Amino acid sequence: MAAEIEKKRHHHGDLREALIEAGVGLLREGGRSALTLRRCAARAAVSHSAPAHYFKGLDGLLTAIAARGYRTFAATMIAERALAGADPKARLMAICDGYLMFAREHAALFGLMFSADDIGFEDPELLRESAAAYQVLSECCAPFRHGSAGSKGTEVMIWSLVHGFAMLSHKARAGDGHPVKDIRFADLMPGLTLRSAAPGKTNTK
Amino acid sequence: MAAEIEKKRHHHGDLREALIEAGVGLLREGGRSALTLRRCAARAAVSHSAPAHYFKGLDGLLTAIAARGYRTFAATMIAERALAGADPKARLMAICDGYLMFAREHAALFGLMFSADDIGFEDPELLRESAAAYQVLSECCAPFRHGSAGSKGTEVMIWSLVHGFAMLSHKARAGDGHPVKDIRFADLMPGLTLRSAAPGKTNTK
DNA sequence: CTGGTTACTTGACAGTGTCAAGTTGGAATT
DNA sequence: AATTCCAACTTGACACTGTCAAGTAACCAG
Repeated sequence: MAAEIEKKRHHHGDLREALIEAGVGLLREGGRSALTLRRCAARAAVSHSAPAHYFKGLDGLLTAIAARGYRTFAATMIAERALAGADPKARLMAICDGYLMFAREHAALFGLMFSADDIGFEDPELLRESAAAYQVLSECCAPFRHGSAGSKGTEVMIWSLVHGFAMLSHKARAGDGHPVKDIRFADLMPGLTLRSAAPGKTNTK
Repeated sequence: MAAEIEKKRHHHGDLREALIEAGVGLLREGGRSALTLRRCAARAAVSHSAPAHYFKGLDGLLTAIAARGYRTFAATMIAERALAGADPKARLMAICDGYLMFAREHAALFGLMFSADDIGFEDPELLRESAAAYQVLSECCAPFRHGSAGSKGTEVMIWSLVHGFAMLSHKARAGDGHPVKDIRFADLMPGLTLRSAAPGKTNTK
């Protein structure tokens, strides 16, 4: 019971949360270049050096923000899946829709989450949240097998496809005449040979 | 004839080229965070403010480096394609191998080229080089159609798949237990329904 | 030889992350 | 209830960054 309120202390109440919130806001309003330790501090009305105390440097803050991002990322996919019915293909498609929706509406955050630099992927919280997001996709791939690798092949297939599509769509928004703009993701799916896995043998892991 | 030597002038010979070279080196050795206007200047033995004169600010330098990246990116794919025979599927697979090879061996540069921020995609040189790289892939997709969108559907399909796979592979290198490490790209390809397009009707565009 | 333009250099400034050394408020101890 | 103590910040400094205005030196046209 102490674990819930242990952050509410001292001068400011749950500053850690406020800093993450500030960071997410800055990211949404001004992109990655607007996300700064000092600006986060100013937005949370604390001194310029307070963020470095909670998060171990800039990388720590970015990692925490990315972890938060993965949480709402998973939530978006789950919400879309709930709207779909019971048909496995419809559920898989709904997950992908959620994936692309999140990438579109939180472009800067999405870019941070999957940026090679900056993010330290040994952080346990980030690892946990990103694994949870992956599991959502993984579960929807379990009923299918693709190629010789069983449902794991489907996972990698679908994830690569939807992730690449999200990235290219994002780039295409700036440029013009990019062919990815003429293709909808739903048009790509029917060309995949998704065979039903043996019933009762859904090897999720 | 003047266009070839017009850069060799004044104190330094072809400084623009030297700065790009320096930037590529810094990127390879220390990642994106090591790539700095002032460090490029130091490596090229010029004043700290010289790069901003050639390239219009930091974004200009990053854009020029990315453009250079797209050039060797295309060259890598072309080289792989040359090693493959005449079979369209083998050629397509070779292109993808080149794609993944480049992403693996020039990870930081690859990340810069496809980073949402930093790069101004209205630059004509970058636009030209990236379009050339896309055309290499596009040509190898021309013999196939996927779904209802003809070969254009194949392009988006293959590009999304290989790009997503490259991204996920890069992330998986740091973490552990990622399922993408157990799957080879070649195992994903057979599951795609790539039908031959009508002969003589290869609509590349 | 002279004037002018190009190709940089020099110097300054605001902003950044990081770190060492304070300071302060709340809680624990006596 | 007074004192002690420590976590939660603050303050101040430093090196480094990109950007810009102003200066200077090399080359070229005449």
